[in-house]
Amino acid sequence: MNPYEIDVYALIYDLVRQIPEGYVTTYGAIAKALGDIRASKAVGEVLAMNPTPIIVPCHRVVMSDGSLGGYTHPEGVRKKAELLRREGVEIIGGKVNLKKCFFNDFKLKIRPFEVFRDYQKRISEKIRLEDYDFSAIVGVDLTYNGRYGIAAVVVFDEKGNPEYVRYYSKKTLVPYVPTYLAFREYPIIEEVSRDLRGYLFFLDGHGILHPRKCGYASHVGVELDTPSIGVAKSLLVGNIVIESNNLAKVLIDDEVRGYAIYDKGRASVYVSPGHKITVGSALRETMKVKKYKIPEPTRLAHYYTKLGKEMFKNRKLLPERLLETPL
DNA sequence: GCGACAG
DNA sequence: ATCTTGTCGC
Repeated sequence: MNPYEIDVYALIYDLVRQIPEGYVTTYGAIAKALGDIRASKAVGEVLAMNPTPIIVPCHRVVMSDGSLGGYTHPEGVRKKAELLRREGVEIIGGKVNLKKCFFNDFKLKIRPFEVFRDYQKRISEKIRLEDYDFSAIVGVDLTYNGRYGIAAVVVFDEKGNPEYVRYYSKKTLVPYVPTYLAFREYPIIEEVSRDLRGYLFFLDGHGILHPRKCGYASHVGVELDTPSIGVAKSLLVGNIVIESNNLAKVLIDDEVRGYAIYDKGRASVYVSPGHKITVGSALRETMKVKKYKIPEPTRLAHYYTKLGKEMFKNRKLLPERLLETPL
């Protein structure tokens, strides 16, 4: 089972089509069917993008307490209530009675988040936390336009100067769900990053500072077999242990998984090794390229991501077509 | 009431 | 991440 071929958006729309007229389900019930209750917010986001309302009856998905939740329609949630009433679902005090009309008999062949967790376990077993040589540095970042991800990959030369930027866009199959970021973003950067094996990758997210020791930066590092570092703006898991004015260790089970760098008494970024680098070297390499709050590789990539998005909108950047510009 | 999660 | 108004500082 190739995890990168699983279309979670399509699975969600398929599940919603199974809800019969006169019944409702909840965002959480769909998330559980997909294999992780934590995906419930993402279910709501995916339904808000429903390309075929009524055909995919997303008005039949409500909150776990029976309240209606939202509805992306000019008339808003009033339309959701009208559709449900027309189908015979009673709404009293703004709530449906889930005891009477709760549908949970979903049929599905795969639970994507179970597949993803199994895959993360396999990836985490391949992580090497020793220092390997690298030729130069690469910074990666993504932005989104609907379901299309737009990646900017900034490649530096041996002296540390930005040399060129690559742009690439592709439709994403997976919504953002905490702890599964790599399944959303890796397929978009895979093709433009393959030939950069041997570079040190800076990625926007955590490395081993992850509940299953398999964050985005580790995932990318292992898949591309290249050194990688995760630099995140906020913490996903871990306990902070202050070391000095501007540094703290981040521990999981008494193990140092990364560092928090502080600027003026405030955490600026969290650094953790992805693959083929030690936790100490990840910190040192990050400090070397940190001029502002965000280290230069990902800071520049983030800047170019905005240009990439404009080009995407203007049809100068087409889906699954590589664009490269010298800097 | 508590806890609350990268992008 | 995105959206969107408002404010601060160069």
